[in-house]
Amino acid sequence: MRPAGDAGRVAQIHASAGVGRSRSACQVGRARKSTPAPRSRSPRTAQANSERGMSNESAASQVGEPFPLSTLRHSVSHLMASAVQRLYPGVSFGFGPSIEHGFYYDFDLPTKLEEKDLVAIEKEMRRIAKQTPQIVREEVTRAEARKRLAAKGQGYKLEALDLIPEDEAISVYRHGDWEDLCEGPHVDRLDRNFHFKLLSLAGAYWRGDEKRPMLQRIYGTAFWSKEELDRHIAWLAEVKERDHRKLGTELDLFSTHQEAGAGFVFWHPNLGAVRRAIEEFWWEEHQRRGYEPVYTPHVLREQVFAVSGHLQNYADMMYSEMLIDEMPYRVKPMNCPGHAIMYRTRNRSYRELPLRWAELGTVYRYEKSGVLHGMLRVRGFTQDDAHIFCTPEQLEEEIAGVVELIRMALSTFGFQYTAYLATRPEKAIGSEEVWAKAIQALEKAAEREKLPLVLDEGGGAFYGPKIDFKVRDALGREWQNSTVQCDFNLPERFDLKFTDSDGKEKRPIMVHRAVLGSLERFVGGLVEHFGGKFPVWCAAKQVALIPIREEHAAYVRDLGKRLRGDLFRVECMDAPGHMNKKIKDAQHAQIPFMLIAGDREAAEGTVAVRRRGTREQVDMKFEEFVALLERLRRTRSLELN
RNA sequence: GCCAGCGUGGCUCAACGGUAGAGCACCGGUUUUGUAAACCGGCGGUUGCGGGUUCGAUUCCCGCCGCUGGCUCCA
Repeated sequence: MRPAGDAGRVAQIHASAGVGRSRSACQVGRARKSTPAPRSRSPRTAQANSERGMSNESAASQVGEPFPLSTLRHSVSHLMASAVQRLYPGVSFGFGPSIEHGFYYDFDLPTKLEEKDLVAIEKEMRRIAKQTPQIVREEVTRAEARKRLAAKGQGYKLEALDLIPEDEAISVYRHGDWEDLCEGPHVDRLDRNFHFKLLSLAGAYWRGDEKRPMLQRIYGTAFWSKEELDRHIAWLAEVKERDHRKLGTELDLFSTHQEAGAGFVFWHPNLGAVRRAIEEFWWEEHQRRGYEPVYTPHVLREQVFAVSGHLQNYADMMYSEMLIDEMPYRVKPMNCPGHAIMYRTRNRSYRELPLRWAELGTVYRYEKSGVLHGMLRVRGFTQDDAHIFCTPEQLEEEIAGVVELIRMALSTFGFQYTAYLATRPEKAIGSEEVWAKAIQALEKAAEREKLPLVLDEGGGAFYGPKIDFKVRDALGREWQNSTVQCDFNLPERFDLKFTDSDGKEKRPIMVHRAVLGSLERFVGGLVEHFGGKFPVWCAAKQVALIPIREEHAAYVRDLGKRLRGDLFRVECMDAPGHMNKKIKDAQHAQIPFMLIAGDREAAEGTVAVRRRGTREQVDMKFEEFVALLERLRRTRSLELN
C-alpha cells in the first residue's frame, strides 16, 4: 500500500453513526472502518485525536492558536485549489472542506493527476502563500455570485450556489486572483506559521452521487506545528505498518486468491490458531450465560427468504438461485431465518423462554468488487450470531445480559468503546407503544449495567431499536462490531408464538446480537489493533523453543512435548541452524515467549526466557514458566508477565 | 459498480521493444555456535489471463481477472 494513498483512507476514519440507515433483521454488526462524512463530524473526533496525542480544535485554541484547526485546513484546501488553478487552467471546482484529519478538494480537470503532481502543487501552494497571503471575505448578492461563477464557467459552483438557502448571506473568499464561493470561516493570512502535506488522490462523485460525474479529489492535511504534522505522518506510517494485509503476508496469516475469486478469505494455520482460541473463548462465555449452540444449513429454499422478506428487499446482496430438484435454493446471507424456522418446530411455552441460540454462522453476501478489502470487507464471512427469543417482560434482562457479555469481550481484547442507542426511524414497523417499551428496556438494561448511552435519534432499524458499540483500537481508529437489536418483524413474518401463563398465544421478541460481528472483520481488525503481537491466550504460537546447539535439541523437544501436552501452541525450532537466526525468526513471528536452552539449562531443568519486545532474558525453572504461561492463558492477560 | 493507479519467482524489488536480474525465503554442502540474519553452492519466472501491433512484446494497444487508494454501497 502506498503511504499517500493510505493516508487518504485514514484521514477519513471517523464515525458515521449510520443515522437514518436501516439495517435488516440479520445484519448483525459487521465491523467496519467508518465511512467518511465530511459534513457531519463525529462528536468523538476530538477525543480520538487527543488520545493519539494529536492536536484538536479545542486544544489548539487553548494554546492560543489564532484559528481552529478546521479553519486552517479549510483555508489550506483553498490554497491548494488556487495552486491547481494556476497549474491546470480550465479546472472546475467541486467542494473542498476540512475533514477529520485534514482536508480535500474536488476538481474536474481535463488531465489526469498523478501522485507526482502533488509535489508540484505543494510547491505552487507555498509560492502563492508567500505572494498573496491575504484572505479577503466579500459578501455578494446572489446575482453577482452567479455572474462571476458563470463568467468563470464554474458549473459545479453554480449548482452549489443554488443549494444555499434564500435567506442566507452569500460570501466569497479571495486570495490573490483566486476566489471561491464559500461560507467560511478562514484564517486571515496564508503566511501564518503552519505546516501541510498533500497525501493522496482519489476519484469522488460530484455530490456523492454515483450517477453524476466523477471528480478528482486531492487529500491533504495541515497542522499549526511541524511536530504535529510529523506526528500525524508517523501515525500514518504506523497504520500502514500494521495493515492486516501486510502482516497477513509477513506472519503467514491468510490469503485471498485470484483463482478462487475475490472476497473469499483463506485462513492459514497461524490465523486458524488465533481463530480457534477466540472461538473457544466465545463458546465458553456463551455457555456460561446460558446460550446453546445451534447449527443451520448454508443453503435453504428460496421461499424461506421470501418469508423473511430479504428476498424482496435485499435481493441485490444475495447470490443468485441454484436449482435442486428443479426448485430454487439460495445461499444464506444471514442466519436468522434458520433460527426462526427451528423455533417453530413445536409449540413453545413461556416456561422455556428465553431461548438463547448461538451459531458461528457463515454467510455469503454480494459486495461490489470495488469495496472488497482484505479481511475487513469480504463476500463470505462468519458471524458470531445469536438470537434470543423472549417475552417482552424478559427483554430488559436479556439486553442487560448481552450488554454484559459484549463489554466483557471487548475489554478482554483491550478495546475502549462507546455505546449508541438507536431509536425509531421514520419508516418503521410496529406500534409506537411497542417501540417505546423496547427502547425503555434497552435504556434500563444499560442503566443496570452502568453503560452510558449516546443517543442516535432515528438510527434504529425499521424492525426495532438497538444498541451499537463502537470500539476504539490501539491506533485510535473506530470500528463498529457489537450490536444488540430488538426485532418485532421476524417473529411476525415467521408467525412465531409461545403460550403464555394465561393460556394465550403471544408473540416472542427476537433479539439479534453479535459480539464480535464477523470473525473475518474482527480478527482482521485485531491484527491491526495488536500489530500482530497477539496476547498469549490467542497467539498463533505461544512459545518458541530454541536450542543453543544441536545437541540441546532433545532437551527442547522434550519441553515442547510437555507444553503441547498442556495444550500450548509451540514452535519447536530444533532443526539444524543457528541460534541467532532462530531468535530473529521467532522475533519476527511475534511469538510471545522464547525459551532458549543449552548445557546449563538442560542440566538444571531450567529455561532462559525471553519475552517478546525485550532483549532481556530471565532464567526460570521450566515448571515456573509453565505456571506463568498457564496463568496468562487462564486470565487471558494482555501482558506477558 | 465508478475514477485513477498497479499486477515480474513464495516475499520485497530491478530491467521497459532485442535471450528476464538481485536480496530474502527454499534446497544441498561446510560450520556446532550463549541471545536479531555463519559461509559456499544450487533450485525457482510462458513477466495475472486472452487477443492484437511488431522481424521480435514483460515493455505498446484492446478485453477480462485480480490488487491498491478513494467514491458510492454495506439490508
